[in-house]
Amino acid sequence: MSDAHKVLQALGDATRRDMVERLTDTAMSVSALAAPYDMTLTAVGQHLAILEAAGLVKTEKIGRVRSCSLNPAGFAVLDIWTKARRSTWERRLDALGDILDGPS
Amino acid sequence: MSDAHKVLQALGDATRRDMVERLTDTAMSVSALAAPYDMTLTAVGQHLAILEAAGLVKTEKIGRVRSCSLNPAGFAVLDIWTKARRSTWERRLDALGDILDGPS
DNA sequence: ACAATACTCAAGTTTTAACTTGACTGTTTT
DNA sequence: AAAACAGTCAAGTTAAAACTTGAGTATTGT
Repeated sequence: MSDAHKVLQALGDATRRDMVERLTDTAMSVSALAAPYDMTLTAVGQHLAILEAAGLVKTEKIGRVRSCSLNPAGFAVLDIWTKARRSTWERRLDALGDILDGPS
Repeated sequence: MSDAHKVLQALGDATRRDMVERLTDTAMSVSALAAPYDMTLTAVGQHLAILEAAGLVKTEKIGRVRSCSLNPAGFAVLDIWTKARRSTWERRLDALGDILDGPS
């Protein structure tokens, strides 16, 4: 399974997408990450493992708490995949658009 | 379910990702699209419906054959989502990168 | 020292999504 | 007109993910 496929598979689940969106704003512990969801901490841990394996999230355990934050590497992979998946025609349009608009 | 979520859900499946990759190169009929997979035409049709609902593929039926091609709109949605999901710091780096590299 | 916190693990259950079956519609070919 | 082709539909089955349970470990607070 390629990196891009791992990333897309990971983001295929609604809970994991929500976790990623919440981590966009701020890093947090596993418990804090789990708080909004009606599921066990174990389940959240499993989602987290998938996100980590995909390179979307990185975690570090200090003492008894594991801090979770976004890992930009995963998003870079996704970006590259998306760009490659466009038709030749569309890529030409994009290049034109970038020139007209300038970098965002 | 938002557009970005539909797109990511759709691309969460390996068969659908492969279909998208094959449609990158050329448009084709449902049968041609189905050929490499060890599954029924019905199953392929179901995958196709999901890709179409996500805005990743567009299809047109002429006579008895349905032609399938990539729909760049879905990829644009994915691109926007990806960009938004990066940390503030990373987004600054991206902007700088774009300026240095110029449009791809 | 004891209790509470913050996870972690293996194994089993449940739910979702993928896939099949069998019958059917409309279109093109012979 | 009949047969083959290209796809579609509803309903059921199967396989894959998500999720839970009931434990256990290491760390921090009282």
